[in-house]
Amino acid sequence: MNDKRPIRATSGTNHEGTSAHNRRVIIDALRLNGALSRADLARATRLTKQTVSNIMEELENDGLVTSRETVRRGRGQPSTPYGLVPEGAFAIGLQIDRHITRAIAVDLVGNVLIRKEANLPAGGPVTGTPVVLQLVEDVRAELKQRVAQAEKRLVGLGVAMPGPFGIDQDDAENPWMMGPWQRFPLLETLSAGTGLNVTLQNDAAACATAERMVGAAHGLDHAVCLYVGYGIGAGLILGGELYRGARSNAGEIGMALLSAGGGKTVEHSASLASLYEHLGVDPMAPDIYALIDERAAANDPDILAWIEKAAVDLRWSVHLIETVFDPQTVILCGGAPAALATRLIEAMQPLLPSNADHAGRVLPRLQLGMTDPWAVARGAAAEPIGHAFDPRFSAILKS
Amino acid sequence: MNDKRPIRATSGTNHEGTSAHNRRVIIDALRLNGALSRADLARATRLTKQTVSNIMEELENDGLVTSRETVRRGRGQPSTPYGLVPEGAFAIGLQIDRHITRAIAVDLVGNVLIRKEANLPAGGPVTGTPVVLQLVEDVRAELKQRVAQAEKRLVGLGVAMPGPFGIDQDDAENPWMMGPWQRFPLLETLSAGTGLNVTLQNDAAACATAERMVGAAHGLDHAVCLYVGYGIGAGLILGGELYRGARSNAGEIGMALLSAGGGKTVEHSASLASLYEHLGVDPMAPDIYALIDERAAANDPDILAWIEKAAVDLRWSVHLIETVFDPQTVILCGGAPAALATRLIEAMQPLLPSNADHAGRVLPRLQLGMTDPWAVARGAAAEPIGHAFDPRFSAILKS
DNA sequence: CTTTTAAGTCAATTGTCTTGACTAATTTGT
DNA sequence: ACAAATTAGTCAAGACAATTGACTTAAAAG
Repeated sequence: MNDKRPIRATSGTNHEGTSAHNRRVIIDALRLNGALSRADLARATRLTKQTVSNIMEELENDGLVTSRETVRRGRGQPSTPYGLVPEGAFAIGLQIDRHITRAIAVDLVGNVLIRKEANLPAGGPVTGTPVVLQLVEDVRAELKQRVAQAEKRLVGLGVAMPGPFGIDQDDAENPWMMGPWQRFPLLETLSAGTGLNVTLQNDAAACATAERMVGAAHGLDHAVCLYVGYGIGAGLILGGELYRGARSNAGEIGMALLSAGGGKTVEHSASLASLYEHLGVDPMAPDIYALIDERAAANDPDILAWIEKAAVDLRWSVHLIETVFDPQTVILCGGAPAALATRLIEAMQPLLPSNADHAGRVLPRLQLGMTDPWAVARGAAAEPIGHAFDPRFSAILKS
Repeated sequence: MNDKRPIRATSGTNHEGTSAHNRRVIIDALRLNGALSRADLARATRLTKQTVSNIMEELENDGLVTSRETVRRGRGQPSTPYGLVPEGAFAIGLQIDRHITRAIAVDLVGNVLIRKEANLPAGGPVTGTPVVLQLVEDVRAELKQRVAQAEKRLVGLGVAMPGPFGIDQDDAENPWMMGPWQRFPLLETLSAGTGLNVTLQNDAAACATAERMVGAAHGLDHAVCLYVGYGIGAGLILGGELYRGARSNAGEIGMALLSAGGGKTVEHSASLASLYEHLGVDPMAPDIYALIDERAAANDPDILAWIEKAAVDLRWSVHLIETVFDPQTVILCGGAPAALATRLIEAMQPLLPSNADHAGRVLPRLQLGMTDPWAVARGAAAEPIGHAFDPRFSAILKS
């Protein structure tokens, strides 16, 4: 009789949901198209001139947009374009990797204002958390000093680290596995330690977030970022939003077995970890990025040999991504040095045939995205900005 | 000066968008939980009692819900549950396959009312379209005859056929490829021929739509249907909605090469096409479904041999799906006879290790979904219903 | 210099959800 | 038996945000 099964339902919405959505739509349009007049915005968003005017006034009061020079476009009253104010919002991005952590501050339009990094001591989160918290505080302090209003316009802290999350692993001994961090209540700890909204994603997802906000995926609804870093992963932009999966582990393509037998994965042959091993260099060397970049640029034969083998598996990865996700484009990105990434893309040509091969393509099947050690941190920082300002279904719902 | 670049933006919303969303949320809650009282609905959707009352009155007037027996649940006034009226809406589903076409009529809650099928003549859409149109008209006529109000409550025609779509293929000679149909302007032709809203999806997506509406994926936000039919595919429920990809070809896992070399795909070993070839039976035999079902149920050694080989590749497919999509569960479904599907699932145990293997799972990693020749048609029919009544981002947008 | 066209504002209106007070029906406790 | 507590549901007024149509402003075209 006492029927206490929980009732499952989507949340309803109300006027505030409507209004919030329309604000986001306008901010998104300005980010995507640059400065636009109220009339342009009204046409693009299908809202009335009056509604747009009201929202623009609000946004201007909130310091998120400003007017620009009026422009004359033929007959009729000249229009006044409005553009986003970079200082309208800030976010901090944090990357936690095996032996290093990086923090970054970005503004509303994705400009990077501050970069700081620190070495992570061995010992996992117990010894690492204080270092990480201090790094975030350093960035925050400098931001506060440089922009008076920054503190109250700080929308959150985005964290990125290698996945997968929530899987029971038997890796306590291997310093290159992140298991202790992945099992640690990082969100809660950082949230308590900073008082900020904290979100967590894996490094491939972070790269995809960055590419969507300011990179090759800007304005695309369907794009996959093939992330080549210490591991391999895919960041998924599906239907205009980052897709996380049920437990934030979607896109872990580097862990996919190449076939039913064997037990090999793409990570075995195409990750930077495999490159370091192939070259016999120490992954912890502080100048490793520059070193690899130089040797790749100089067409070092050892590197070329690795590239040949890696390209085979990466070519298959692109084929798989295209077959399974049907994206508009695939973007190669991550912590690989630019020279290496460029050569990888060259070596991957010609790509394997796939459904992506059709008449009427406008975007290349594979293109180069951000390849720098800070790409993941940038993406981590982009997440809170996108969360606060991008149009999304969940943003219209109540509570 | 004449700056005519198109402006890209998401559409805004208004009061009607709000109202439409809330209606959908309520209908969805009733489908998901069965009959609920106004007070229950208000709690579940976070709307106020009054708002729910207003919407319920509207829905009752529209003939979409009716009140049920009042129930006493402890202290307080007894509540009056409201449930969906099956006759509140109807849709027709159409499956087009190599040599057969099936049409089906369903109601708002997914009951199948009418089933009809016809053989498709060789010659592709030129000779096939009249047959298909006639079949749809037959179903429509019978529906009209059985339910007086059906015609004006018919929300659309959903079509499913094998993908991929829009790819240039060189297959004119092979009667088992659907190229001519896939290149034909089917949507436009059927829309003109019936006057209905027509949508198109591939057969795996259709199965996923059916599983989500009335099957194993009911109420799940992240589920992948591994479709085993004449071909192999995956229907993707991602973030609560069917995911189609940029060109409706997402999930074509059967076309994924098993590795960079070789050129083999899962379809080569695990599709019903491969089974028919293995057994040396004619795929066009009218009783093939019953035949395979019987032989599988009797543990025919030829069938068991095929199952052993197919299970290897399907096991890998499940591993890949779990690694790449991170779903709550994987559902095996499609046109495979029940006895065969059951044995396949058994033969696939134990599954390959993957990220889906973690403490605290509630759903099985792999489960059996709909396996009957009508599953695709059911899914095709479910699409227009879902389009008309499910809460979705695009439903709140203007125009 | 009048007409046409487009940007943008003003004031009144409309549609939808919210609020707070109310009624109705049932169980619990004395 | 009866008052108190609790829950379902309604009523009527109010609040909020988008809409409408008339108006003002400013430029180009004829």
